[in-house]
Amino acid sequence: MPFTIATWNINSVRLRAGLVGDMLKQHAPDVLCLQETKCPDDRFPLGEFRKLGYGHIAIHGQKGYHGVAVLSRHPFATQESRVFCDRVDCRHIGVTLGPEAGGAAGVTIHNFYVPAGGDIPDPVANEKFAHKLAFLDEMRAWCGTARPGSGRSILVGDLNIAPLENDVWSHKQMLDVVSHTPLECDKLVAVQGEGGWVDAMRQLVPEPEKLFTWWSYRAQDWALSNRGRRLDHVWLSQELAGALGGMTIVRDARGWERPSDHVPVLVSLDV
DNA sequence: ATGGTTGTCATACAA
Repeated sequence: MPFTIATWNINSVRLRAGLVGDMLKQHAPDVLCLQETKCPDDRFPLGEFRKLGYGHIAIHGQKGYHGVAVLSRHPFATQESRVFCDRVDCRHIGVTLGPEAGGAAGVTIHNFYVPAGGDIPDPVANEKFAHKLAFLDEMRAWCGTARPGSGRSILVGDLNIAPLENDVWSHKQMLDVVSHTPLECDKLVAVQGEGGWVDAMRQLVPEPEKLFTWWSYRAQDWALSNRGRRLDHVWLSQELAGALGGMTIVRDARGWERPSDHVPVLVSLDV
């Protein structure tokens, strides 16, 4: 049975609810995980998504910053949000799909928004970078103790790191740029290893092919310069990895009217 | 080496 999961850093869900609707209509994933909703829970535009068939919505938001949400065609059996680094930041929400989800019944989905980490790649000089590294250490510990990568589970989100050489437009020129420094890349790979997670996008499109999911707003012409990064990820547990079908990066979405700087990534499974 | 843009909230700050 086909099951499609999508992840998208939307950079304000209220401003871009229309774009989310367009994406849902065009690509019809079973589940969409959003990051950077920037929206308190009582102001989330539930109605617009319910109309499109996404009647089950788990939200974990706050005013102005961060915020994650899961929109689903299928009911959830459970949902939870984890706290990382003892902060109130809304950076994680996890759901388990109920028995109504057919072949995907019982699958757990973890939706993450990892801290961006500021501009200076030095944890001493830059508290934000220190926070990012601590967050990754805590994610790794959680993968070791809670074993979220055991069973049938998926981890998606804006992890704010492009770990492989061809996850950025220029490996050499990005080595000192936060999102591609060896320190944070190693930590992300360690999280992945600790949990036994499989990088779905790279299973399907191995290096050295370039893969990007984000292009800066600051570029004069994002498509022409194409200085992208792969900051958004879909990881599968070993048990689900065999079900991997296809992958779509909706690059067009970067050119839509008033776009997010991230584009949706969809992964389909045969469950 | 520098500055380039966007969103939120209210004038900086985070990304």
